[in-house]
Amino acid sequence: MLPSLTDTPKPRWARRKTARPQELLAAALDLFVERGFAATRLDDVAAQAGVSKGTLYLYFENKEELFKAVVRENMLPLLGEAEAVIDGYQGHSAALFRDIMMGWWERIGDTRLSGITKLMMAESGNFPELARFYHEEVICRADGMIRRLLERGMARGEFRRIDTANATSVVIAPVLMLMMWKHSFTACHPEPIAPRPYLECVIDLLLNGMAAALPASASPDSTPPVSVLPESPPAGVTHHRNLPHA
Amino acid sequence: MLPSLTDTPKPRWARRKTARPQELLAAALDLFVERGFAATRLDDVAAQAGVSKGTLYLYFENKEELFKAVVRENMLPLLGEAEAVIDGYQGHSAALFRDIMMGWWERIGDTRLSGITKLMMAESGNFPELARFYHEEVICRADGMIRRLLERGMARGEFRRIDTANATSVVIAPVLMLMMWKHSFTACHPEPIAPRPYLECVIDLLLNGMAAALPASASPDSTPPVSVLPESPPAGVTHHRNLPHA
DNA sequence: CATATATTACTGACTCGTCAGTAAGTAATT
DNA sequence: AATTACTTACTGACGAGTCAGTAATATATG
Repeated sequence: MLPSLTDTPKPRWARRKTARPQELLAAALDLFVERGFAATRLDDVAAQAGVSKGTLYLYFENKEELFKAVVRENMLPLLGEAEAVIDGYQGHSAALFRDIMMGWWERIGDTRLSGITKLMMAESGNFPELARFYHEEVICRADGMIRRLLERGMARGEFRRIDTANATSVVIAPVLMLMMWKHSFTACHPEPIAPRPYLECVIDLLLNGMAAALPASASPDSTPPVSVLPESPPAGVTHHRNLPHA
Repeated sequence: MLPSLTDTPKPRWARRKTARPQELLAAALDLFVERGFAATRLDDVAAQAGVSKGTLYLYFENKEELFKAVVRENMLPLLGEAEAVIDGYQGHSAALFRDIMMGWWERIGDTRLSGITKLMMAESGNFPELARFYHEEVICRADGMIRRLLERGMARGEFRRIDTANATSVVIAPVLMLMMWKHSFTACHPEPIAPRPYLECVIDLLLNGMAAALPASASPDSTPPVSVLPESPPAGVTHHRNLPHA
């Protein structure tokens, strides 16, 4: 039986003034991550949010402002949380280092957000204003975080004295690469990199590289390098300890 | 005095059938590196090569074939050379490792070619056919090279036994990142990473991480990690030893 | 409660610029 | 004069941004 034409006439659309921005931002995040900034069509963003393109322009000035809003909504809060963790941490810097690296992966790398990072690395050159924004709001803050973390380790005698500028880059690189890989050749690549073993490998290497001289009693014989992490969890099992829950 | 209209009538253009392809490829490399694949206009490529767009289509089927030709012309020969070096090497694997890393930087990272790598990481998702081509022709070969290098080191007892799949990624990541950085936020970033110190840092860290157990006599005290590279050059001075000259 | 009127969230067809690819025509070379 | 390398002017598709109009809702009034 056909539905009556009178009951619940099913309006063609509904007013949802408060919900729209969130819905549009969610759709935009999806599509920006999937296709990049330039290749994402605002028609598609609007369609995925269940509205027409005109509506999108009621809530966002233009494509770039939409993108900035996506970053502000999704990325910046996470940076704030991570900063709070670093600045309020009590334990050994090596443990903090591990927590930050793994937290980074769990909160960003392993989510759609990694696509934003990849997108910016890929397209910043063609969109200088976005590059400026992202550099200021995200990159500088993330860089500063890692740098403070390294300085903390050195100040407490837990890391050996190293050039923090270079070391910051060396620390950030493997995590960035992991995010890039995830969004570039995964389709082609037969056996994509397993993130956790990869990160364990990186953390172990870097902590060994940065470790302060051990007390004379420790490691008296010349065995192959092994982790000097205090209480390092067994390989393959990672505990996420200290990032606050969102 | 105005030039006579009769002498050397200066033809508006000349036929240069043999030279055109090279000139177009050079222009294409420039612009692809500067703007990426999608954002490069073939009008501009043709203009930079001193011809009109129609001419470009006399020598290349379409935009993607032009790009493939750029890769074939510039990238593949270098891979062949590097493979020859690895397969014919005589000395210690740590020295070979250093040579390959530094050679990679000098031959690709420090040239316009790094832009091709960056471009592919950035846009492979939107151009599956290019991704397939590049993966097959470049990525697989480069991966295989590094893997063979690690296996060589292990077989000769110069590296400790490690999982080559993961280690290959860990080795490649810092070099890739360096190339990405060079082409992403250099405009914004106040103090761009200095490639050589960065690479020295990476090489030192990785070789220490991979080094086989030292003979009992070596390094009896527990000093902070230092390079175990045989004959490692003094920091800041790098010798490029074994890649054949192009 | 029912109806009229005002408000506004939303639509969709439009413009205008861009760019890969084409084809008819022109000028350099043989 | 014949050949062909090259140019110019074109097509067609696409997408960001615009705007006149429309339909859903809120509010006023009987």
